[in-house]
Amino acid sequence: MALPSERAVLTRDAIVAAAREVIATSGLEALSLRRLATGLGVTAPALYAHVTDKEDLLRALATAEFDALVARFAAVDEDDPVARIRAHGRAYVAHARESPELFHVMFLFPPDLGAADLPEGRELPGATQAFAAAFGAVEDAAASGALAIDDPLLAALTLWSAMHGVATVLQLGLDLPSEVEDALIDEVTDRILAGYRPSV
Amino acid sequence: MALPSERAVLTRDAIVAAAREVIATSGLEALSLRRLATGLGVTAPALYAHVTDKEDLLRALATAEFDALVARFAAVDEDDPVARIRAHGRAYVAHARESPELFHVMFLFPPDLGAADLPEGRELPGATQAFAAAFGAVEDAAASGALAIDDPLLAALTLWSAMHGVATVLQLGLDLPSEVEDALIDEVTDRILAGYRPSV
DNA sequence: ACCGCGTTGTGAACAGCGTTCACCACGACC
DNA sequence: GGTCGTGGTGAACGCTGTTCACAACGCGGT
Repeated sequence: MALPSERAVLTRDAIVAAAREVIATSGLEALSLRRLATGLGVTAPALYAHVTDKEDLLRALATAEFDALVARFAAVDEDDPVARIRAHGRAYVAHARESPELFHVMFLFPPDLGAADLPEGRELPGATQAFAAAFGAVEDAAASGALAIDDPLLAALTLWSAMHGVATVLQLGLDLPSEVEDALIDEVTDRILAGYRPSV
Repeated sequence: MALPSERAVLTRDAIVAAAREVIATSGLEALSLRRLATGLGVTAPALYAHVTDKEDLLRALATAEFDALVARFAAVDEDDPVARIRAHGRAYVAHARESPELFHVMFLFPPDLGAADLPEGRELPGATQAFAAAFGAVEDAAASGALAIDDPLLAALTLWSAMHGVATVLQLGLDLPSEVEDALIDEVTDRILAGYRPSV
C-alpha cells in the first residue's frame, strides 16, 4: 500500500463529496459528470469505476444526506418526548433550509422509509433510522400519556408529513417574511400536538 | 382565415396539452422537445414559435395544472367552512395522486402564491386563486367562531403546508397500505383542525 | 533484471438533448 | 402574376450520460 501520492486518490466518497459541494454551491442543474470529473482532476469515464450511474451517485448523495439528518436527530437530547418531537421538527426544517438543493436530492430517488421487512441484523438505512427516531419520540409521548395517540405510526406519519410539507413550502420562493416562516414551523407542530392533547 | 386544413394547427395550447399527455403517460424524463415535436407532426424548432423555452413550456403546464386545481376547489360546495377546508385538503391530495408527475411539475419553477402586490384589476394566477380559496375557507371558519384562529394567513399556510406534505409523502413510494394513506390524509387535517378547536 | 499482469485512467465515439440560424415553400395580397 | 411575410425545415453547435478499445503504470514472479 503505497503512500497516497500527490494526485488525490479517486474514491467513491470523494466523488460524492465533490458532487455535494457542486450541488450545494451551484445547484443540481450544474452537476454534470464531466465537470465533476475535471474538478477532481480526472476525466469522466474514470468516475464509472466507482459509480455505476449518475442516478447511483445521486442516491449515494441522498443516503449521505439522510445520515446527516440522523446525526442531527441524534443530537437532540430533550428528555420530554413532546419537546423531542418539536426539536425533531425544527431539525428537519433546519436541515432542509441549510441547502434546499441537497434536500431536494434526498427525495429524487425516493428511499423506502419502510421499517417494513428489515433484515434484522443489518444496519438500517439512514432514512429509516431518521424515521425511527421520530417514531420513537411519538411512541414515548403516547406511552407517557402526554399525548392521546391511538396509532403511533399514523401519528408519526402525520407529524413527518406535515413537517415535510413545511420544509417544502418554505423553499417555494414565495417570499414570506422570515418571522412568518419561523412562526409557520412552530405553528404546524404545535397545532398537531394540540390536536393530540388528551382531553384531560 | 382559411379553413384549418387537414394538418393540425400548431398552437401553444396544443403543445402544452401534448406535453401534459407525455408527462402523465411516460413521466417528465420522457419529455423532450424533439420527441414532442415529432409527436405533433412537426420538427423541434417549430415549437419555438410558440414557446420561448423548455422552461416556458413547463411553466405553462404548471399554470394549467393550477387552473385545474382551482376548478377542483370551485367544485367544492360545502356550506360549513370547516367541511370546506376538509374538502379542499382532499381535493388537493386527489389532484396530486391523479398524476404525481404533473403534480411535481407544478412546483418545478415555483409560482408565487404571493397575494402580495396584485395589480388589482388583473386576473389572478391559478396558484394564487387556489390559495385564496383555501384562505377564504379558513377566514370563514375563523369568523364564524368554528375555529379559534388568531392569524388566518398563518393558519391557512399551516393547513396548506401540511396537506402539501401529505401529497408529497404519498408519492415517495414507501408503499403504505392504501387504507393507511387514506387515513393519513384525514388525520393530518383533522388533527390540525382539532388544534384550532376553540376551548369552549 | 526483466517480463507479464491487472488496475486505473484516457481519448474517441455514440446517441440524444436544448437551442440557433440560414434558408425555403407556400398562401395571401396588390 | 409577382411580391411579401409567415411558419416550418435541415443542419449545425455545444452540451449531456455512457461505452469501449487502448495505453500507462506499479506490483509479483521468475
